[in-house]
Amino acid sequence: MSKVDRRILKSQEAIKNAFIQLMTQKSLDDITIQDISDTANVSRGTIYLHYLDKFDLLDKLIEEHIYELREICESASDEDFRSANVPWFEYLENNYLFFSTILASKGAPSFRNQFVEFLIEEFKDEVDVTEGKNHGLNEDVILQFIVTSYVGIVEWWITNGMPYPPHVMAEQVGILLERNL
Amino acid sequence: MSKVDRRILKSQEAIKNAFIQLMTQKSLDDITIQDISDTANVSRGTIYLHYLDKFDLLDKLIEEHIYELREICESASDEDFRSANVPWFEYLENNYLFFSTILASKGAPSFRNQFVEFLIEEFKDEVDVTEGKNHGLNEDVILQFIVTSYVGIVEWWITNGMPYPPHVMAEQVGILLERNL
DNA sequence: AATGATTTGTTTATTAATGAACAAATTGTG
DNA sequence: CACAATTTGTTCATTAATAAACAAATCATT
Repeated sequence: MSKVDRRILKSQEAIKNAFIQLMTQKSLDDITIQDISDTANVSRGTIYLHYLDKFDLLDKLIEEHIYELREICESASDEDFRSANVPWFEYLENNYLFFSTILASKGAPSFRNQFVEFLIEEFKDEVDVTEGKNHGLNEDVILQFIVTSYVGIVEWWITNGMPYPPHVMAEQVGILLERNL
Repeated sequence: MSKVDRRILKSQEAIKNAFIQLMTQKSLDDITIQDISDTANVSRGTIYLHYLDKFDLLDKLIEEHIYELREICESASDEDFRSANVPWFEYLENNYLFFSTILASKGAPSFRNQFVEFLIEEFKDEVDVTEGKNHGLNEDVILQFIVTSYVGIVEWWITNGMPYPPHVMAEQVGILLERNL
């Protein structure tokens, strides 16, 4: 793992922060590369050095968060759902600005898709149709059921301003997961 | 006026902010260049690209604030002392972190000297010993009297946590100045 | 549809920042 | 004092960021 030049990290950090900030102010369509370079205090060309266009930037932004969530999942894979969910919702809470903005923006479908895809991967190994409560049921159906409800709950929680604290959400969702897996 | 590369401004900004932040945490003697480069997130060599050493950095930092104060003076030179003083104390208030830190640090004497020198320049033309209330008095004595008291008041105001708002200080000091000039 | 302005994406030469290495100076501890 | 560790200040080759210019595409407005 060769270490990265700090200039790269600083530029990308500035660009991403500027982009999120702009997303809270105007629609994705109205954000220009010039806007981003202005608020990031970075040369316009620098943005093209790291991203193809603003959609690529948005994708990479989403990808990074998905990556972080995956990391969290892996480091808590041996706990029960209720406690494993806590760092999950805490991460969402810590990055509330990003998630609420992305869900309210035109980037929402893109985010939703990546989110669903990620969750399917994560839950795939948890489904057991050979024995237990789900014996005889269809694997894909259960998977889709779980993932869709999970995404729905997260979307609801975020767009409604996080009406309950993370640990309550973790508890509630944990119970629902255990009931169905 | 050739415009400056934004990289220069960004680096210097990061370095100066890191330095001020470190000054609030430890003594000037205990601050290393490595400390500064770490908290500024800048290569150690970059600091030497802009400053000779930490004392030079401190000097330049002071110099810049003196320069700003001089600008304020010039843009308000035709008003009476009471109103001309307002932006003065407001500037001190806005940069409270810097001024309080510098006055509490080992850099205080250096700051005080530059401050005195600057004030002498500013008040030099205001003293009139040919007529009026100061007729017959010694110019240097009056100048020293005014400047010393001004510095003393500012030091007191800053180190005591700005017990009165800027406009009150401006009013009070304005009256005292008009009484003596 | 015409046209004028903005935005895009790319290229260019130049410059600042980087990390590493290094010897010298300074510091702190036994 | 001695000696180890840290800090300093400098050098170097490499790399990322920069501003400017440009044609092409997109956008508004008439």
